[in-house]
Amino acid sequence: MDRDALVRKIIDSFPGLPAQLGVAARYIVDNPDDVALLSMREQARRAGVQPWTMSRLAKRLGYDGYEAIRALHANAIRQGELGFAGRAGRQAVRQKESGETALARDIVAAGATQIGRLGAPDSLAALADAAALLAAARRIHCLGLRSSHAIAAQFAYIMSFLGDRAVLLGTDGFRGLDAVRMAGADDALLAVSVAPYSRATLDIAHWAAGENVPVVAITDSPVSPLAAIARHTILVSTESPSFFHSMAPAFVAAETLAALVAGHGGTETLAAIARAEQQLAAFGVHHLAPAPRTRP
Amino acid sequence: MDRDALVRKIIDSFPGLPAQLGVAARYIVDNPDDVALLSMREQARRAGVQPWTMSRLAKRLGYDGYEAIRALHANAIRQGELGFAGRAGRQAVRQKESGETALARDIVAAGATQIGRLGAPDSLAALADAAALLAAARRIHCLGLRSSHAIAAQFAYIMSFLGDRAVLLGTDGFRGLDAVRMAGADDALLAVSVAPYSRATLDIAHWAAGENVPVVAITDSPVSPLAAIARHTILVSTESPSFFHSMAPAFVAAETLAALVAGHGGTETLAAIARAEQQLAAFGVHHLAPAPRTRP
DNA sequence: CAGCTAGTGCAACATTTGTTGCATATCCGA
DNA sequence: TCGGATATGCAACAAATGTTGCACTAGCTG
Repeated sequence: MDRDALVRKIIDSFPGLPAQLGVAARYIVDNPDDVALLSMREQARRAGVQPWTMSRLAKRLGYDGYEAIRALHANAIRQGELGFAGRAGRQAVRQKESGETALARDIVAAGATQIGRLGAPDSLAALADAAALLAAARRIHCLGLRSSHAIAAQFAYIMSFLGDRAVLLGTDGFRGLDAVRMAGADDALLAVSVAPYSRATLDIAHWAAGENVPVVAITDSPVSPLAAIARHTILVSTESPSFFHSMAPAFVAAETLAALVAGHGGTETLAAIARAEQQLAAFGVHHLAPAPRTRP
Repeated sequence: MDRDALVRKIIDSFPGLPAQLGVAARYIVDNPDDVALLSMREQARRAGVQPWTMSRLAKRLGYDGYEAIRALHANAIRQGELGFAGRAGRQAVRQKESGETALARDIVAAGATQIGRLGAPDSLAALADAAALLAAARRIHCLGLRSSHAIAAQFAYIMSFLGDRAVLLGTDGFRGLDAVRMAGADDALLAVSVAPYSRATLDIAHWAAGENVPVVAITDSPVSPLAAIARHTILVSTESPSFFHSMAPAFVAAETLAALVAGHGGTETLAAIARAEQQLAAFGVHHLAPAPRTRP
């Protein structure tokens, strides 16, 4: 019996599983390391479930107890089936694979490498500086067109949990990019663009700089036209084995930037997030996970 | 505190260590995954030593107790530092850095790791299968709301270079998500959603599946409600040290998927791309790089 | 509505875990 | 050889672990 069999068993029986057991099952599938490394009670705590639920799940799946499930995971770890290192190693051994999966692997590997490059001290410093600037701004105008639009949009989306300070430009067909007209020196502009640079992005960034609106750039070269304008520049690679350039590093930069800006907010940030989530719940936008019952 | 530090400490003090403690110390160095996976008493048994010896060794090495040593090893396992690939990717000297850049580095590192996980054989196969399905579809409806929207949008944007087969849902306030009504069995739906799942996304995916529209899902768990519906599921991790979950792995998945779908097109795909770029140039959307002068 | 079954919460269980105070054994230098 | 320090064995500890019997509840069926 190996872990794969367990996972398959869980997936099969999942639809018919009662709520609590489902939560537990999901935790096991999603956090394989934890199963082997943490005590069962601790896992139950993290999964938001009672300890007995874990025991009962094990029995229901046909094991003697939770210990059996843990043993499975421990073996998997020893054999390097879990985690990154093991998989990387096995890939080296893997023989012929179709050209398609080979391409996929190259793309993914390239992405991981380039994103890792964002971890260089220079990049980190740039991120920190940029975050400080954005955190101090009254309003953050987010600008990205075409391939960069998703980046700017994600940044604005994350920031929307912290209040309404971030504005995404270029979303509707009416005002277009005009909203940036309201920007002043106590605002900021986050501009995202990589080669070939959208003319409109550059024009707006130029204008903003002329109005003393501080500009933070996410771009692909220190000599990019955006970098020349920006107060702080975050460099991302767009190289890719695919026919299209990759925006993944820029995406990570945006996510990181948002997290750092949030960090500047302190406790009131957390309050804002809590409020936002409460409101979303009230709107009923989310699929409801089974809530634990309390005894009356 | 790092496992390496522990090992170095043990090696240093080893010559001066009394017999029993020496046996214990040696066991720790030689059987790293046992330390994390077995109970201390069990380790003592295997090492041929009394349980207290382990405790005492921990204290002697300057730790609070054996639990501290175990925690070190658990971390090492999670980060894939143990085993063959061992110490490859780890940067040697990490000088003191501010809490802010430290957070940034953690976020970036986590992103790189999780994206690397997409390179696992399973994931690659899922990507390839999904790409084949999408490539065969007449029309690809792209659905992602809230944090997943940028993902779906980027996929649709890339695909727009290959023609007009991809349609992004939920972009305008008028038709909203309705455009999917036109989908049929020879189309496909690319649905992106991670916990907490947007109700609307699930509803639409459900409906589509009912209409025999094949569904490809990018989601965060094999037991996510989307996975239950989808023909092919691409799993991405959303874990992040930041307050917000990370969509970066999903983003990479989308980019990769688009590249693979493009690959199915063959030469006419290249022609389509060339045409698209020509048109964009005619529209003048791009900033013109200074062209190399030709000698008069 | 009653009656039933399956799911879940709760309290208590026997075990096992990691640790420590004390007693004894061993080693080393004088 | 002795004296003192150090290492080790032992017993007992509180704390935590995984499990189970019982009671209550929700949801279903007739």
